[in-house]
Amino acid sequence: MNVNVRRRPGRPAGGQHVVDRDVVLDAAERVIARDGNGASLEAIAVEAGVTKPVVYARVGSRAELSNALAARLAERLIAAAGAEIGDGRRLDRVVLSAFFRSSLETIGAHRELFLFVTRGASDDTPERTLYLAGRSAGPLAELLADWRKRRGDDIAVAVPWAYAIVGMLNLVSLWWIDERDRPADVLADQLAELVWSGLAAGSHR
Amino acid sequence: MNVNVRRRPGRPAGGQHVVDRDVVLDAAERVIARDGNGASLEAIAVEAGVTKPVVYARVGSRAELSNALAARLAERLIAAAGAEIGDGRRLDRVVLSAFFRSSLETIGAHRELFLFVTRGASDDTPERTLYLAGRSAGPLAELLADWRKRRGDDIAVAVPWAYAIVGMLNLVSLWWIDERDRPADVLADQLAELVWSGLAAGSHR
DNA sequence: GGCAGAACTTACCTACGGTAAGTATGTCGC
DNA sequence: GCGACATACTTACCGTAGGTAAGTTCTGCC
Repeated sequence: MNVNVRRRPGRPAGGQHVVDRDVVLDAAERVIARDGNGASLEAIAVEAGVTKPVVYARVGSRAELSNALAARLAERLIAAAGAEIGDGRRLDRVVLSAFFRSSLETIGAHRELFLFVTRGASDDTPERTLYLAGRSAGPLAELLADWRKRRGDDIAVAVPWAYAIVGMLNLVSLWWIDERDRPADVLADQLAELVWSGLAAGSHR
Repeated sequence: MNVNVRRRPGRPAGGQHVVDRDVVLDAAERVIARDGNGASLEAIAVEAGVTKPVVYARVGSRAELSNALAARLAERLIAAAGAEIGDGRRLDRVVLSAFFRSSLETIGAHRELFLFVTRGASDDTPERTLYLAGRSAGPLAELLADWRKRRGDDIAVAVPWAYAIVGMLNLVSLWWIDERDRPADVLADQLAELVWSGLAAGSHR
């Protein structure tokens, strides 16, 4: 993907975009996986075979890049979670534990990307920092609300609980990434033990 | 605290440090409270009445500054929590809820500092990011372990649960700071509802 | 008195995010 | 066919901020 012969200035022959947005984002992921959190836009541009202004044209500022990658990572998390949870009709402790395990493993597999997305941009507003969290917490809140509604429980807690669970997973993942002293499924089960009875408590109180 | 007459170069008369570490950290807190997350070391130095290299001599790099401030914030969180929990002998849902509320309020009161500490340094290693978390999670894990030991429960879960709770509080605080649509004590009680039964479940299973 | 070292400031380097200006290619109207 | 305009790049630059080297003044000691 790296081009040795430098492109000359001016519009390239063919009149097409030499790279599209997804190619830039792919390159960004590779550079982040290699260079870690402080990956520069310059390096990302080079990896994509273009120069910085093109990165700006396709993706935007560093914060917007972080958002775009956050959306991608959230998609993968949701996809992995969906494979475990299904439609959410059957939700028990085993399913919950599997959900935690899949999240831990997905984050572990995208370690540097996770760090970039959660602690990447330095001029962070709370809003931006909540971007990834919200992307994950939103669907989770919806799922929780549906599930509790079917059981006749109060659904006002769905949103705060979703953020609580996402935040829990955020920090525990980070800690687990740092010192992987226990297998993911054991840790996932410990987390499930902590929150499961709380989740399920409403109906048989 | 701001000096109008600029100091000349050279060692100041008296032979003492013109500011000590705590003064610099106090200044840093004021600047962060004012300028937010992107507070510059230059601005902090000016606020402390010195120049950049002095800041480096007292506290070190930006990451080390963030660590030092994280330790301070963690101290306040622990102090506030200690006022609610006491020695931890009596730990029930009400106490847990009060602990959550005090943490939310402490973080809310140090909004910008919290943001700086959690999302401040851009070249974040996981270790550094875990610094604040660990400072809070450590004592909490100890408390949990003691409490469960007295009840004859398994204590292997203490550390992961501590990180889980801290992570939960981290993100929920951030979200709550961003849109304060509900009072702290209501939110705290919702969190307590989520985890209390899990915490207490071991002994009567 | 003079010399080592301590405690400052000034002045600088480097890296990076972001942008303006310049250049080559397509496209459309006449 | 050919100029005018839009497009899709590159080069070159700016400002800022973290971090450091070098210079300046004071203290303490022999």
